[in-house]
Amino acid sequence: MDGMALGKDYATQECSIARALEVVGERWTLLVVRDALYGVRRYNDFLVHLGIPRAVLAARLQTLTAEGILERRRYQQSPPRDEYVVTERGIALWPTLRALGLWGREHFGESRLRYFRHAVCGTELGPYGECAACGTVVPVPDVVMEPGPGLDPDPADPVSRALLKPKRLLEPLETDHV
Amino acid sequence: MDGMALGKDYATQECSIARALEVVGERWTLLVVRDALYGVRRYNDFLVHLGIPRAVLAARLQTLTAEGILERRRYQQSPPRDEYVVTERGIALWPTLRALGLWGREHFGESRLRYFRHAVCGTELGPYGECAACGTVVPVPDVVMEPGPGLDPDPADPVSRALLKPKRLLEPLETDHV
DNA sequence: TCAGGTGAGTTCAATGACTGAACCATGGTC
DNA sequence: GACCATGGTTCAGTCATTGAACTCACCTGA
Repeated sequence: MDGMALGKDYATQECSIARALEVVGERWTLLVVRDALYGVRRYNDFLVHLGIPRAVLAARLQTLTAEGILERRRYQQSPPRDEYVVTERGIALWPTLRALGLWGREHFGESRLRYFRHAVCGTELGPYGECAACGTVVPVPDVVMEPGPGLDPDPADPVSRALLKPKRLLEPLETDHV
Repeated sequence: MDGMALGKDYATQECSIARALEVVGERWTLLVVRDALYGVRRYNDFLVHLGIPRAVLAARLQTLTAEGILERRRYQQSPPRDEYVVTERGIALWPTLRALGLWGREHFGESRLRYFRHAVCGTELGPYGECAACGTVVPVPDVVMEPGPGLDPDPADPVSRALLKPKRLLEPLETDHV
């Protein structure tokens, strides 16, 4: 509709945080990015996993693609189908999402929902995504996510079910679409 | 109006990130917290610095106080005046804001707007808020914020002007309210 | 051939949130 | 008593979000 970020700009702010929030600060946006990092790639998977209205999902995927956070690409020709894959710019949001999740857990969470570990050594990630054992910041593809005790062991939607298996971040989700 | 987080809940999500976003995910909320960390405490200072509608500011201060992120307290009796001071729970959002700001700067910023340094040694903070020289994560009260070259050197509102002086985070802002 | 299904959307009316401007209430100050 | 500062509330208009229904292209099995 307009040249800029949706009319959702924080006009007077000279601030990188405000700039960032113009891009990813709208409702649902960061949850879409989170799912993309978890390996969700397809419209329908985002839809059922997030419980987001279709129109909003379409709009968010548009914006995120336009901002270079997701990349749309064809994964089959016969019935033409596209998927949305997270880019470097999207992967760079991992520390933000990690920090936000940690804050949410520490201040509002009852029980552990997920564990994040260093794939190489199995050590649980520290607050900044580092591995205490290896002494390095763990690259996103080397993070393994596994379910914690607080997670519903038998969720309704197939995406949540697929996310019960331990898996690496970014690794595409294996749902049973047919 | 209701018992929970404003009707802005992400109903089906079992996720600390979603939980966090229910609390601080609304428009303006994280910018209010940012300002609070920068030392802004008074209704009018938030108002002029953010350019936020009064009604929205009032609502956000309400919610943030209810969620324990800000604390309202009387700072003078004669004409009774309250200020909103950031709590531990609010201070705990610093890593999130730091990560978000860094992402915004690296992917959308043209020039440096602010520098954050370790007050003790003057070293610029690393990506996770750590001091490379001292080898520690810098506690929020020991972070000094100074203006960078990209910042407008003569802003219109008094709050932005007060934020041009190097100052520690959390340290209350000294504006010239008379 | 045709009925039905799937994936990925668009359209639309209803509801809710945000915006800006105007108004109100205290408690000073001159 | 008139005026100002601070910290709000109210309100009408606009914009965003929702959920349900609809579209469209392409398959698949009978």
